Amino acid sequence: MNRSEQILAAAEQCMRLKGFHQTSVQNIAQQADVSIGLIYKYYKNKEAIIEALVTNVVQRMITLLNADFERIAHMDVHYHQAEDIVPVEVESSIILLMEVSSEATRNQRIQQIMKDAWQELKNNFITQEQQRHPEQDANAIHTRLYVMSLIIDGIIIRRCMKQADISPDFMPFFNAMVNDVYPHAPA
Amino acid sequence: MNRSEQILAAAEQCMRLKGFHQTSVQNIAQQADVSIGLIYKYYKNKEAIIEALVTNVVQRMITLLNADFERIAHMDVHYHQAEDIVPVEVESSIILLMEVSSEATRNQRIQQIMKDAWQELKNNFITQEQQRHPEQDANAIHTRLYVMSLIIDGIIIRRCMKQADISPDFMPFFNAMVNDVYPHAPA
Amino acid sequence: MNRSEQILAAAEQCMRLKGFHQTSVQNIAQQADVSIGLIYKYYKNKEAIIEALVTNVVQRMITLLNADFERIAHMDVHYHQAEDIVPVEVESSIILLMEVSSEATRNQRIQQIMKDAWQELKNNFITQEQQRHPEQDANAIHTRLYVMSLIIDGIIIRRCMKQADISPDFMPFFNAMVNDVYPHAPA
Amino acid sequence: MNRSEQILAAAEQCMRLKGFHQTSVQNIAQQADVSIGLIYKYYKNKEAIIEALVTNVVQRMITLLNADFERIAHMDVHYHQAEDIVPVEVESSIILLMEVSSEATRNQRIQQIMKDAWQELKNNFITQEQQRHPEQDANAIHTRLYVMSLIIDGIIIRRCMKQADISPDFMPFFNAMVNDVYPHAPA
DNA sequence: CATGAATGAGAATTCATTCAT
DNA sequence: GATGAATGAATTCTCATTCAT
Repeated sequence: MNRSEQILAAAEQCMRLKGFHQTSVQNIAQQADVSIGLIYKYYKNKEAIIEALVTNVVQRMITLLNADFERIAHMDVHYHQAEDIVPVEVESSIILLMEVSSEATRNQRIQQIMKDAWQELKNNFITQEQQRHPEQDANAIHTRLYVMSLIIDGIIIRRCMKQADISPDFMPFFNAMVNDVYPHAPA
Repeated sequence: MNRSEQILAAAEQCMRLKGFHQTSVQNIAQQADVSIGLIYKYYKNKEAIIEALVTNVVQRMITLLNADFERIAHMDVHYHQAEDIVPVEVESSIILLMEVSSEATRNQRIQQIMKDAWQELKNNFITQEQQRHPEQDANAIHTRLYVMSLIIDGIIIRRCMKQADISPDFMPFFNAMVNDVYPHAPA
Repeated sequence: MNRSEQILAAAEQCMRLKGFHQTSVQNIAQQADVSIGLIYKYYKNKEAIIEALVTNVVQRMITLLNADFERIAHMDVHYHQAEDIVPVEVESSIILLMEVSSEATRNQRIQQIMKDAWQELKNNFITQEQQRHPEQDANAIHTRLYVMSLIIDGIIIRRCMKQADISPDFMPFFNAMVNDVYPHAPA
Repeated sequence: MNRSEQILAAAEQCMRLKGFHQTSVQNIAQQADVSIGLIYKYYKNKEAIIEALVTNVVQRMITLLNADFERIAHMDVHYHQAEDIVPVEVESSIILLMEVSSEATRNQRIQQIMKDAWQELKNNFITQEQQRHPEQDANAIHTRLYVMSLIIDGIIIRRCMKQADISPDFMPFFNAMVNDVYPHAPA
């Protein structure tokens, strides 16, 4: 792990705990065990650190979700745990993603990163699905992606915000929904 | 509107735009057109303003969502617009709610406010539903609430974060889902 | 003397000794015996302090030089001391004026302040002279002002830079020159 | 041009534009296209660079002014352009010289460099003049040098600070003055 | 009640200087 | 000789909070 990554990792750790604007460059330097000055060798300013972090987190998210959609599409529909739907790695980044989303409402560049990421995710998903099921049109696939990601977002937010347990009766509904969305999945 | 409310309204306006920690007490004083000193007469510190604001926003949210669930439960299932599902008033507060959620991960008191609110919302909903359909058990109702709020959260987040339009094919799926969740709703 | 003037006076004192950019806001605060924060209540930033100081010094300079030209024009031409030509008050500001001039080469706003001041000085002088000697044209007066100010600038710079004493034989030359420039002055 | 000169040339270029204290060692390294470390091989610290630069500039100035006084002393007194009096090379260094002068008020070593230079200039001039006109005494020559340099300084400062054009009627006065100072010059 | 001047700790950022390679 | 990564003190500026009027 080079210096730049070391600093970014420290920034992520701090910002997960305290948020973007509650984290000082001092904090990051301490966490990364480098001097403040060095941070400015690698990143023009704090803004640039946040941008790099957002890009990084979002890319990891895309990779995870790509794998995730595929997994859901092919797994047995009878889930038993919400954790089956939203993997822990995704969820552990969600706090950062909420920060990112808040930030995106005020910061054009962050907003663009998010839009691009979603576009990429969508394209990947459609390509994959069309390879698997050449008979479907892009629109129908897009809708599936949309529904799935709605649910996933919802679960994530729910868990984070209210830390409520998932209703035990939820799974049958979810299974039915997935069945609607992926009628081809094995019963 | 008394002084205290006037200050809180100013705080909300500022914090919607800039976030909790990017908003200074000076900003709020200017927006509320009162002196800084007066703000400290009504609120112990900035933390107290944020807490009051969170409580306030969350309460308004509960009121809206209470009305909303009832509306969804009884309206014709054939929606045509995502706006039918998530009212604009709810959405306009979502940015604040994301801030709140971020804050909640670091601030025990905020977290408690959120938990209490969700509990209240759930209880209200279950009570209402049981009055309408005495034959259902609380668990099943709870599940319905959960699924609906998942979807709603998902739609909100989606709109805010990625500003993606809702897929045109989404509505049939949504209608089917609502039908599963509210099998008694008029077709 | 109000707060704003108190800060400006402290800034002047510091900047005379250390120059614009070697003077920290901390220094000014200490000298003025106020907190750093208060300085920023009265001046947007350090740049604004410098601008205010320049304007202030230049205005005092104009007042002095206005009086000075008039004095030279009417005094007996047989001077004995360079101090007769350039009053001490003017000279004591010259270090600041050198700073100002350096600054002016990089800072458009400072440059404009200097230009405006010289224009004002010139206009004042021409008006005065024309009242005293209505037969003269503005051009000739302008030339006199120019020659006088050249000499004055030269003396000032000389004294500051090299701290050389004035040549004892200089005065007869100077007298002759003034006589050329002001042929009407009493011999 | 060796390394040391290359660095000094880069320092001069930067400091003409930004001033001594607004120029960073990093700036100089970049301009000179050498590493920061190398600069500290040739110069103990930034102070030493400034001193070397001042010495260098002042020496070039002396050479120019030596030539200049001689030129003025022997040229036809009927000048037409201020540029004839103060050569462009001199003027282009004036911004640096103002910096130097400001610096000299705070820095003993710089002040000494300036004094020594002026002494050298004076001695050279007197030696030259006495060779040309053995009948004159040193005092009278000194006075001439003084008057000439006053005027020259004045013109320079005037042009830099106020960027005022020279009054068109100035030249006859200047010619008359030079005639006073150098009565032996060809008419 | 109401004001806003005043404070000073803390944040972001820069830069002269060192030193291991 | 030559490099440039690394340091951290110093600088500018902000902002929550207090308090005399």
